[in-house]
Amino acid sequence: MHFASNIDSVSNVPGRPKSKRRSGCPVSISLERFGDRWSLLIIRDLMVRGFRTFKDFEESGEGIATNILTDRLQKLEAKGIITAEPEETDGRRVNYRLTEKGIDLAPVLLELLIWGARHEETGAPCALITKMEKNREEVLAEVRRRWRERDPNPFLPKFSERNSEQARRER
Amino acid sequence: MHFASNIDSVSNVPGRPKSKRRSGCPVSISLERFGDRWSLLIIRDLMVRGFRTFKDFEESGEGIATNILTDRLQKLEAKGIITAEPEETDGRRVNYRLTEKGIDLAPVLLELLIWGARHEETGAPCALITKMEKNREEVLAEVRRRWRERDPNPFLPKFSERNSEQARRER
DNA sequence: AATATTACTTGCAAAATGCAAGTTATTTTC
DNA sequence: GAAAATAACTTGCATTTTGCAAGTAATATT
Repeated sequence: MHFASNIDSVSNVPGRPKSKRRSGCPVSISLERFGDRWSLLIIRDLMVRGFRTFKDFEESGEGIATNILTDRLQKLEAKGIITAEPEETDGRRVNYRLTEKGIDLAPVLLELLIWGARHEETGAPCALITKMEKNREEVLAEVRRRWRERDPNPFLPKFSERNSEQARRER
Repeated sequence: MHFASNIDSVSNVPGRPKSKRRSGCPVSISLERFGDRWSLLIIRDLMVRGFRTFKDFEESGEGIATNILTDRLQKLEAKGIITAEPEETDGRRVNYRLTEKGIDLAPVLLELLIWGARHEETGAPCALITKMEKNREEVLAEVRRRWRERDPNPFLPKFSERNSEQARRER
């Protein structure tokens, strides 16, 4: 299984406008869409934490600045990754939700979760991660079902700073 | 399948030192490791483009600044994601290589590739992406085999700006 | 009508990124 | 052996991004 064709000639492009895409690689393009400091975390919280409103993010304790949060929500909406709907019964509030394009990021987030839990010290219980690793399809199906049915309950908790089991194992 | 326990109480931490981790979530922690603008692209290029040296990155045409490239390579080494070895026959050169921890990011990059190709206009041929989607395990096994055997040939090409097939389909 | 809530906006500071020239160590060329 | 070239950086400064903290406008509650 070999996918590489002849390598394109090297082409530095000095002074190229910043808005122009640097490459046609899907990884680059994906990271252009949500590779900044906060976007994937916002997507995660919409996906698995049950977040819906600006205040949910603001009070999550993760420390995002409100001007940045506003900016990111607007950009994610502009890219079709989330929607923003005014709440019918309270005109002050906006309800944010992942689109089909947004929920399709579930596999990326699942792999980041698994990598992080496997290679770094985290607050995620090992049993939980092992179960998710062994049941990727089911996890993704469940995440998608909850999204489709607008289940407001969080699928994953906010993990605390340090997993004491993992801390003990480290010694 | 429901993983959420009781949500931890909201805890804003004003004035918390920046070096402190914001949460114990593996996704957050992963992004702390390589969530900046360039790190995942460097990992991708080591993984599937056959890159080994500083010059490979510098001449890739992607536009990374040399001070940033130096900084990222050093940080990725410090985090155990890559190694940097002087070349035995030429003391000027350093050979960079993914570690076990680094190659374990292959699933993340594969999912990013698939998402990007599915949802954005890219230079990746549809047939290629479809094949990769249908054969995730084989693709990952092949990427890992090439890494283990230090195969210098690129596994994926540098995709050009726009896939004409995709452009035609867009009309 | 006063107060509180929600989602922002604003001006400015701090941090991160990038440019382009320069440096150091090493190899190649003559 | 000296000069030139190469490889991987370093440096000073400019630009961009992120973040702080106070403020604003619309809307709901009391």
